[in-house]
Parts: sequence; structure tokens; C-alpha cells
Amino acid sequence: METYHHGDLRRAILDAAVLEIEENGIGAMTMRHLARRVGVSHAAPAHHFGDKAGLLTALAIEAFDRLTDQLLAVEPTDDLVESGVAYVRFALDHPAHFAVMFRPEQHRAGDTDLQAAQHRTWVALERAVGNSPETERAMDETHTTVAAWSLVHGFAALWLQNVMPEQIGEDPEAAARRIASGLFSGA
Amino acid sequence: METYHHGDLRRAILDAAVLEIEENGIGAMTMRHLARRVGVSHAAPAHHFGDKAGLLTALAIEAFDRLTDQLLAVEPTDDLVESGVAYVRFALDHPAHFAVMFRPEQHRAGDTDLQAAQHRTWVALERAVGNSPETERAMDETHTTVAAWSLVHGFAALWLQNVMPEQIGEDPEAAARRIASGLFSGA
DNA sequence: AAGCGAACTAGTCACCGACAAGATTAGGTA
DNA sequence: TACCTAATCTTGTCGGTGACTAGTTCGCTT
Repeated sequence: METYHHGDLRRAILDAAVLEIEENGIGAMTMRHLARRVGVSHAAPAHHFGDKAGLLTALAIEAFDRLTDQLLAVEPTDDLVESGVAYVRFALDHPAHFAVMFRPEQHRAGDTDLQAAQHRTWVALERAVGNSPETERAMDETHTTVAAWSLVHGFAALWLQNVMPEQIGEDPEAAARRIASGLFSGA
Repeated sequence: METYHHGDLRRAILDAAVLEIEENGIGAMTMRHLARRVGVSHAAPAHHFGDKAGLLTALAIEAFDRLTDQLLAVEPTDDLVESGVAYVRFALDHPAHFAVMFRPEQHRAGDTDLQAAQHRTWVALERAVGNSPETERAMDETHTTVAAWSLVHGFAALWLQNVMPEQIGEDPEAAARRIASGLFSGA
């Protein structure tokens, strides 16, 4: 480091946080570790995020937006199952982001930007359900969307937490596709 | 307090932990708070649990066992949906226990007692699926069980994290029953 | 009743998040 | 160019936390 000012410390801290969480778990992610990792003083990060909750909120917003992008990248003509698989793939490919998304107690309470990002994800999920070809359902669209979300969210969470039975195998994407197909297109 | 020895400090600390988490969130649950709450010195709890991870592991084991009991309390003749609703009800009735169950990074790594408790829960879920009347399924029993678990776990997690859309209403049990019915007995 | 070991206390250490005050510098203005 | 103001970053500090150690109290067995 040659300059007193970092240039884009905010971005650097967010990236360092992801690496730190992936390498050593969310428990090891302290503001001071990130500062050391990036090469700034221990109090520098707080200037960009307010406090630790602010940092985690910013990271969660980024995570929701990336997930939304992945969901919207699924072809509109594809089956709902493909969106479900995309959700699971995002969670397993980006465990650090996923771990930060659903921890309200670590977030800045009532942050409107975060709420907006969560809503965008919800809208993307609704789109996936609405685009799905099967029109004859046992539920209205809201409940179908919640059902699909619950299924893939639960699957990803249980997989990441290592509580799945061995019989399920080692390929999460295949298992997720099989399960989602069985429930949502196996009529 | 009159006696130097507490009598059942281990039990008292576990109960205090549940209260503390329910009242102030898991972030506020520190060993020192629990000690103060129970009226012992700050280092007393560690004697019973080793360290904080040991306490949270013990709490998780207790939680898995209580959940298993709730699942086994469902009548064997009942539909699979009733077991799913029981899972959701447990999570929402005991948010502190539920919050501690699925945080491996806070647990004592590789604890065999915890693994055994998790396995007992899995067996209870398999029983629920096996007892369910509908025999013609799109999946084998393992995948059906994982699907059911994922659905209710995801639903409970999303509900507790307050990211459900408003349209879902205010009665989680009703919504869970509707969704589980739509996917598992709405053939 | 004696003493052994478990239960608990008191003291300490490194580390953390938050805060305050000061140093540095980028970027707009005269 | 010279300034100068606000944003950025550093340094120092404080209370709180988890973990460790040494010492105190007491239940229980023999």
C-alpha cells in the first residue's frame, strides 16, 4: 500500500468478508480481521458501514441481488424446477453470501434497502412460478411460490448444515432436481 | 442464594439460555449473562459445558430430542401433512431451540451425541413418510423424506426470518398445512 | 471424621466492537 | 496556482467477552 486513501475500501472489505467467511466461518469474520486482511487500520471499515451490522446488511443486500439475477437468468420458458435448481446452486456456490442473507439478528433492523432487495427476490420467484406451464394447481400463486421457495430454501439450508442423510448422495443439484420434479412436475 | 453449590446449575443455565435467546436474541446470549442471570460467578457455566460451543451443542441436542418427541407424538395413522405441521409448530413455538439447532459453526465439531440426536430426528421423519397412506409416489422414500423435511424446514426458517410475503397471512400453521397438503396429498 | 474430588469463585489475558480525536488527502473553488 | 473543506484513514481508548489458571468451598464416600 502506498496511498493513504485506499481507493475502494468498501468493495475490498465486502470481498474480504466473503473470503473470510468461506475460509474460516462466519464466527471468524470480525471487523478487525477484515481490516488486517485488506491492510488498513482496525477502525477504517466502520467508516464505510457504520458498524458490523451495517457491513452484514450491505453484504446481504448484495447477496439477494445476485440471487435475484441468477433467478432471472433462467429462461422464462423453462420449468419451475430449473429456477429451484438455480436457487440451490446459488446457495451452494456462494455459501458465505447465503449464510449472511437469512440472519436478521445480525442485520441493521428495518433497513429499507435490504427489504427492497428481499422483495426483488420474491418477485423473481413469483415470476418463475407464474411462467411455469402447469396451470392446474392445488394452490393459488402465492402459496405455490411460498411452497417452492420453502422447498429449495430448506434443501439448501439442510445441505449446507450437513444434516442430510448419506443416502441422498453427493450431488446436491441432482437431488434437488429430482425432489423438485417429484413435487412440482410429477403430476 | 444460600448454598455455595447451586444444585443443578447445568439445567439452570440451559433454561436461562432459552429465555435469554427468546428475549434478546442469540447475539445477546453470552456465558456471562447466563451466569449473572442464574446468580453464579462468570466462570461457573464453563465448568459444566467446557466452553460456549459445548453449551450450544447441549442445547441443540435437547432441541433435536424434543422435536423428535413431537414428531413421534403424531398418530401413526395421521397423514404426513400432520407431521409437517408438527415440525413447523415446534419451530415457531420454540424459536430459541430452533435457532440453535442448525448452526454447526457454533457447535462442538463432530460431537457424536449431537449427531445421534440428529439421526433420531431423521428416523422420526422417515417414520412419518413411511406411515403415510399414499404409496404411489414419484420418488423413493429417502427422497420423499428429504423433500418433506426441506419443505417444512424452509417454511419455518423463512417464517421466523420474517421474509414471507404479506399475502401469506398471519397463521403459519394454516399456511403450512395448505402448502404441505397441496404438494403431498393433493394428487 | 477425614479427605478426596467435584463445584464454584476470583483474577487475568487477548481480542472484539464502538467511539473519539487527530492526521492525511482528494477534489472543488478562488 | 493556492487554498480549504469534507471525506477518508489512523491512533488510542473503553467496556464487555471467552478462555484459562489458581484458589476456595463443600458433598460424598470410606
